[in-house]
Amino acid sequence: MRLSRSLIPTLKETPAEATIASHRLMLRAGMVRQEAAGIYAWLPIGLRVLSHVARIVRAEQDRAGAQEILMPTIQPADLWRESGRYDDYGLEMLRIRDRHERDLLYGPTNEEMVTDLFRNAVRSYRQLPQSVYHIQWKFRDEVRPRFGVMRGREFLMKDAYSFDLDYAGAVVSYRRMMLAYMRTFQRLGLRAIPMVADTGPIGGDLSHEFIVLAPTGESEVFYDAAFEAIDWTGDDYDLFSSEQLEQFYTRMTGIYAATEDKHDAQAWARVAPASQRQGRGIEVGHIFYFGEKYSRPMGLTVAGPDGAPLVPHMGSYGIGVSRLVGALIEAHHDEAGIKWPDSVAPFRAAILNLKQGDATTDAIAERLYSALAPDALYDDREERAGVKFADADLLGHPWQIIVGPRGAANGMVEVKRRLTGERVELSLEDALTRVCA
RNA sequence: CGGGGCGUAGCUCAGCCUGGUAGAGCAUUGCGUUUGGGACGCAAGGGCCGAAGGUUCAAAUCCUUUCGCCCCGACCA
Repeated sequence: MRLSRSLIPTLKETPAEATIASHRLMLRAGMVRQEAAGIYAWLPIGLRVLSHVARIVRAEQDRAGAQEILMPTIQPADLWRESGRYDDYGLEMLRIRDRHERDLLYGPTNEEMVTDLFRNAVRSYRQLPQSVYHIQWKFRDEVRPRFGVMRGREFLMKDAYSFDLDYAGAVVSYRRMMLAYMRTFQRLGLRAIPMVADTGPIGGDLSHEFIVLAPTGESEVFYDAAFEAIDWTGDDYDLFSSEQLEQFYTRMTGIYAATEDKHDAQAWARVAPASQRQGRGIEVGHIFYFGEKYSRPMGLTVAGPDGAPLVPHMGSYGIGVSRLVGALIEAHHDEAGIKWPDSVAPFRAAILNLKQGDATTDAIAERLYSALAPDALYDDREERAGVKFADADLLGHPWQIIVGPRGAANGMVEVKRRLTGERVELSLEDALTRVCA
């Protein structure tokens, strides 16, 4: 993309409404614009990041055997009357009436609809287990939206649903999804820690929140440093071996981690002092096992081996995709701007032509751009060097290739790593090799 | 939903108390000088002062109503 003709409205000053780092930086970097309380338009830079996050989420869901579908944002109220949630959900649900006076709603989640899909399409126990997911916009009419996309009313969520024949099967699905989540967050460049969450009326211990560590997070967390040492993306655990999933789960839940309200001083005391870590975190995912809560009232059954109907056990698994964009910034920024992890950066590199209109720098910048496009943002504006440096740091591309008149005369450019601030002068070819490595 | 605050130029804000021709900085456009970390000078464009009623000779300013947004708290991917 050429910056001179892009919708990337960076701001030098912070808009008054933004108080936390990610909100401030998303507005300053021109990633989003607010349209109403908790409702945002995503501009090119923001959308690229959102897509990259979704891509990783999708890849790990696919790898865990979940099937991608796409359910609508608008749902018929009757479905929710079947589960009883049409009345229970309260004012957070946005209710709509169409021209025929039919009651509709903008979906805050999809348990009812996915249960409906399965009851209409799945007949036999031999078709289970299965799980599906979609990445779709949700609407929850929050009393107080805030913190930009971290708590919007409209947000992009990945929600997955598992269908198993019995509790034992559901447990395996649950653990598989937990492993998929650990891999997802690690690939995104985040340190996420699962913490036991309230299960509500279902009971049991099968509900976890995933807390991403970020200095500006909302809740205080305590955890064992052992979490930091584990590489979940490796092949240590087979997603399709229930034994290995059990090992994974045992290991994971054997390490101490708790949010402030569930903090257990006695258990904490047993963690070696050198391994005690305290920080702040943001909830970016939540997984539940809820058994027959929807399948039974909505009449989802499959024929069992003996012909008798079986009621599948379900689970649901959410990741706040748009919230993750905010969480990523909370975890990766400095005074100058965002420091994107390579895996989600809007562009791999920015090309800074410090003297636009100069034949030599123009030629070099164009060559770099054609070699790196479409994964590079070419700052071809007629701006002073300082403006380009500041915007590049703000937008947070992992790499900056600085083309200035001094080096250009000798065929040299400067490569800056945003993460470390390290800069080296290199030939064109070496610069490309370095950035593409 | 309780408590607090704010709506004036694209952004940050002053002006309001004490009514009298709508302002500054940044941004934008043009010209000139500059040119490796958010330059300087000159000039220009840009506003139904959130909206509607009212008081007044006169309202951004006072009164009433209303809409929107933000912050703190209780609740949530």
